[in-house]
Amino acid sequence: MEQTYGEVNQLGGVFVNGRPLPNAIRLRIVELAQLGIRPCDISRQLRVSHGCVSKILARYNETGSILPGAIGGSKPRVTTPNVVKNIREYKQNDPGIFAWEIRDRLLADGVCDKYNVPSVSSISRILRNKIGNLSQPTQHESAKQAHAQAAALPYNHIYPYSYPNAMSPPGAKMGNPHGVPVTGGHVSISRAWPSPHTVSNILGIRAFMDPTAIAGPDGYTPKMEDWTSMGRTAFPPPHAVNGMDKSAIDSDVKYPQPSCTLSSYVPACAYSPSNQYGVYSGPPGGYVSPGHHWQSQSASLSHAGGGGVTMHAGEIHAPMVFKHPPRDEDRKPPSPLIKQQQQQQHEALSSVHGLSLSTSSS
DNA sequence: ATCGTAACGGTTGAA
DNA sequence: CCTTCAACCGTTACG
Repeated sequence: MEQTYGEVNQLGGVFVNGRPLPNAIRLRIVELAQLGIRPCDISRQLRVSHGCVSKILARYNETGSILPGAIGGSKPRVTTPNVVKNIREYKQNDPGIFAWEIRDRLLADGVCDKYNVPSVSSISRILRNKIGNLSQPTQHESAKQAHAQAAALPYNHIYPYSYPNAMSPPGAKMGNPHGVPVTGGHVSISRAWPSPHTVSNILGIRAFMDPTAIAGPDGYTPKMEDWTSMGRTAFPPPHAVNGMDKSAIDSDVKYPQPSCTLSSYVPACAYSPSNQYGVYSGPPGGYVSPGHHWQSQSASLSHAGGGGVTMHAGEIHAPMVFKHPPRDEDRKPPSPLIKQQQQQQHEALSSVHGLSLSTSSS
């Protein structure tokens, strides 16, 4: 569990096998790319394998998000509140009903289709765990209903980030402290399968933005430590070497998630369906990969209300920013809006991070 | 020299 | 609880 600190790659960079690169680095990669620095140079500067740089940039271009995908977990949950509700009903109407019969009914009633119908074992578990004794169903009913929305949406929340801080999707694990009901945030919440319920948004955002939660409530921190220490060792302060200033990184690493830079960037992936900016009318099919679209989607959501987030580093509002090579090989459909934002971000970025880099270091 | 990507060993978390 | 399994990760190596 502990000391997984990090390994050193061929470039001398530190990484934790199996874990995503700190957001600070991811962000940096995108920033540098936007400044027109070539991937190979970025790779060298940040000491991140070019494969990784390539991947991150590719994903960024596609989804607009610098965030890693959702690690772990299972496929889109099948036991949605609605399904559970139906199962409960079936059970109530016929206490002796078998799980397989319930399954059939779910299909028959169109509650599920063959692709998302829960397995018999899942149904059994649901019966056992979520429904349990039907003796006093009504009692729970309402509560559950509401609860279900929140609780049954583990996918929403900030799930996407498997980062320590972003962590604890269901809020159950860490119990986000009474925390600040943070409201706005840039977070991409959700994998929003069933639907991006507000509740989840809130939860997600909260966990996400709440420093307390991030800081790791008591007891929990192993991961954080990993990241922290990793970040430290990983980027020994060759100060300007990489054109990044240590403090920025430092903080970023500590609070990979929300804290600052990132939060501003995260929303970057805010185009997509719910895109209220009309910033990018990107092809919905562009980020088809189920693993991604949720990210972007939610991001925009949060960003909308996230105006209030304060970032020590300065604010960068850029709902969507695509690679914007300082040159002119525009790859993305330029939109005045985008441009403007990009510009903004650009300025912000450069000033914020003091990205003064010599295009190549070696 | 670059860059895209498959293979690989790893972690995570819902079921 | 514990196990499975599929999702993702970053590095490495190859083309």
